[in-house]
Amino acid sequence: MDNAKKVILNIMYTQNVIQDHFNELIKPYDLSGEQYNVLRILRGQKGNPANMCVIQERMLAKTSNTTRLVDKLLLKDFVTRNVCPGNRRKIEVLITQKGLDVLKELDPKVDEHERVFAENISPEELELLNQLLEKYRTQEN
Amino acid sequence: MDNAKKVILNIMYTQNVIQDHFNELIKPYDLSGEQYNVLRILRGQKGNPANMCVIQERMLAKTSNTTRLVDKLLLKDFVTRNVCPGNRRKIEVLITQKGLDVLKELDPKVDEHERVFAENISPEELELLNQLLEKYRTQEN
DNA sequence: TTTTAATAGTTGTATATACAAATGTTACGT
DNA sequence: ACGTAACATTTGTATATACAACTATTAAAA
Repeated sequence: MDNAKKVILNIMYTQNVIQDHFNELIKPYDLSGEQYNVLRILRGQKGNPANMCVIQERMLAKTSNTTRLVDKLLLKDFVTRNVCPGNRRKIEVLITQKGLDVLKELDPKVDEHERVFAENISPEELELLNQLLEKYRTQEN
Repeated sequence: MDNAKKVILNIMYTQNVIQDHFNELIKPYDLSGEQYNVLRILRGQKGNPANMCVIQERMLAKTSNTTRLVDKLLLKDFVTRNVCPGNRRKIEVLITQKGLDVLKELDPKVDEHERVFAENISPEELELLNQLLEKYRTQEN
């Protein structure tokens, strides 16, 4: 098989392996991968609330349905949701202490998850892999 | 950010870019990505039918629900589905001429899709990228 | 031969993704 | 002020993924 085809399968498959590994990690915490991402975005706000559209644009997948993700997080008391007083079209979403606690508990496990794969190759190779991926996916025109 | 974190985001994001590009490609053909994959597996059978479990194990994602994917393909007359006479637990799925025709029409577009990204880097880099990805995802122990 | 276990698929439920339509709110043009 | 456009979010529908429960058939054990 030519390398052009191979690299696509390789990227797809590698992403799959990483994601499966990550899903195993968070399974005990009653969180899906996307829910975890939203919590990370909210923690990154450092106390400031985030609007739905801010969450949406920060998510990896240009996902629809921040609404439904936040619904699930609300049910678990990981976030609060309020209408923005200044502009009643907007919604303010804030991570709760409970949400922060779950993230804190997960932090070392996520670090480990990232290390496990990276340790298969040298730091130089890691750097190179990053450069190649960026170059590969960036359309010249 | 350290490269261990970065490479994971990089792989996730690159997979996303590739997949979006591919989805654009097949959108006019009333096929989802997974449905396309199943058709490719069936064409690869070269006239022999495939059981559900064979299709399932060949799919990239260790997906559930070959049943529902095949349901959709049946509705479009891209496949036939029959109980296996030798073992009535099994189902034989075959690609139809209509299914083969759609794949044939898509073939050059898929080739182009693969080329577009590969052309961003040199053949040597492509080879290296493949090697690095394989090494990266393969657990030593 | 009857029970039990293994195999092959299907169905149900929850979550996620993609897209379009609908709702409510604010801003703008006249 | 009124109608229209833009904006922010929600809701609906179809597809896909993950997992568990269920059905049917065949194979193996007692």
